Amino acid sequence: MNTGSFDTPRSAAVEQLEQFGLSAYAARTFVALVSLEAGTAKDVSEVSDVPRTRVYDAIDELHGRGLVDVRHSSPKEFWAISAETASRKFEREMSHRVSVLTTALDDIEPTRRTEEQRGVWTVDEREAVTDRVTEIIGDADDEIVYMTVEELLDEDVIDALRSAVDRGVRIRLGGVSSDVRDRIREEVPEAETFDSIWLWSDTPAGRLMMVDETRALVSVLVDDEDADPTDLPSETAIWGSGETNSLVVVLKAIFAWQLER
Amino acid sequence: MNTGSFDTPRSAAVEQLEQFGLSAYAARTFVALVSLEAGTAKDVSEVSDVPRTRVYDAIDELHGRGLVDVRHSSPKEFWAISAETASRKFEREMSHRVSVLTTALDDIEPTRRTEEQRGVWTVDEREAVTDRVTEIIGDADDEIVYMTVEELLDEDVIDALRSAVDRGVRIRLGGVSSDVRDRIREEVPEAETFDSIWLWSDTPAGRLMMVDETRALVSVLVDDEDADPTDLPSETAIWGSGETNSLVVVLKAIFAWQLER
DNA sequence: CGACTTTTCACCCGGTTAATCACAAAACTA
DNA sequence: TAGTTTTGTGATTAACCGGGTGAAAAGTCG
Repeated sequence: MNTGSFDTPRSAAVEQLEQFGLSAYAARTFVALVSLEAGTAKDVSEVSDVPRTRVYDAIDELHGRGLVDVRHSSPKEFWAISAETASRKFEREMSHRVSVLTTALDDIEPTRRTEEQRGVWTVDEREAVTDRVTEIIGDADDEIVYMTVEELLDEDVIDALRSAVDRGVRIRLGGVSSDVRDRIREEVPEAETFDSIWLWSDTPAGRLMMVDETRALVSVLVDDEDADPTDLPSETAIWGSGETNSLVVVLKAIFAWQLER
Repeated sequence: MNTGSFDTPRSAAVEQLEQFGLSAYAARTFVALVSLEAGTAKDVSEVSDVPRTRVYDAIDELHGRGLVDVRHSSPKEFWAISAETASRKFEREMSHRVSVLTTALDDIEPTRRTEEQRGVWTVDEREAVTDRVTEIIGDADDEIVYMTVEELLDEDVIDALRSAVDRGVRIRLGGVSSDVRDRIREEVPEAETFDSIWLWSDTPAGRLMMVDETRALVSVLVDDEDADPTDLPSETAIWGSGETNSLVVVLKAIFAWQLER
């Protein structure tokens, strides 16, 4: 979506600072001050391209956040806290925020989330699909059937598979390329493999999984027409849950046939 | 400053989600969906007070972020990822961002930060002052002289003092109330105390410290006139660094006199 | 006392987003 | 099937915020 311009450390830092809620001016001012360590409005303006008259606002913002100290002389001078201190500060703030959010969400969430879902749901973007995959793997009790292409063989997924094995879940890999098979074998030696009439990796495929015969997910890689052709194709998936869920029923049939052979 | 309205878990969650970059609608929609687990635009609109026709945009945003899956039926149905998954997601995102920022800032920062600063710098807000105090304590090589009132006896400061002791730094506490003295004695038994002619804790004081006779900081508690009188008074501090720094010189004189007695 | 520089302040402009409405398509009901 | 309600999309308006600019006030220096 956004081709975040991470060319230089400066813009990377500015980008993150803005994400953390600083205004563009404040972010650029702070970055300038970190490199200068200390300086006047003029100094800051020169290296940051922030209008001189606006440096003061930015400083107010930064001072309020405890990122900059001020020397009340004429001209005023500004001093940035060290990179290490700043990092620790954000680290703390973020972990605090996450914990507040976690508490609040746990509070809000109904105690029992139903496992069954009627219908078929969609997820887009590779990361979100991986999330859903690991979540489903995490819920597995008996058996996981999984097929994937190599590009999507994420470390997270392997971790989830391994911990499933440790819980005593049977893992069956099907129709994967030998590369994928080797890779998983290496990390999760307990995984079984089965042959499939078609090699999943040949098709413009993504992943295909079924867990405990009650949850299923299928994904494909799609090359977005008007997307940057340099970066990886995106992934889009559908999933369903419940004995009678239509996607589950279909996959169960396919796998039953495949697995019998 | 801001009396963040954390009355209810819902608003707390919304607040944090907005901080993490979601629009107000998206935040409220997500919170609603977490409590419903799944629902239609109408359902969401009813519990979240988001105009029904805007729920769809909010969902787009959330779907793009991988927080909500969509069931393409009519009416469309929306499903929120679990509170746990969501928390993990933000946790990850934030720690990633912090690490990017840290790398970038370390890159930008000049290799040697000068210890000496001309003039006297100001810091406002209690948290920022504590940051500066712990930073200065962390740089101590020989000796720390420290006075404080009880309200400002932060866990962070005590930690910093203890680790300074472990480095072989001499700690001297002066003019503190017996409560403060006991508290520190308990946690940092190696700390010495000295008597002062005035009891720092009697005045409308804050903290007063000098490190290695080269760095000094003084703070006071101020009750902001037009501030909420219910919450704690804020703190404002000045500090200076260097043998000849004016604040350092003054404090050195005072302490020399005090410590001799 | 001028000629600066520094600082504050007020304003404009553009983009974003909340908020409302209009309308067509779909689903439901009688 | 016709009529009514529900649902989804798009257009539109209004409010707000932040970036950008310049004028004026305060301070500094020769």
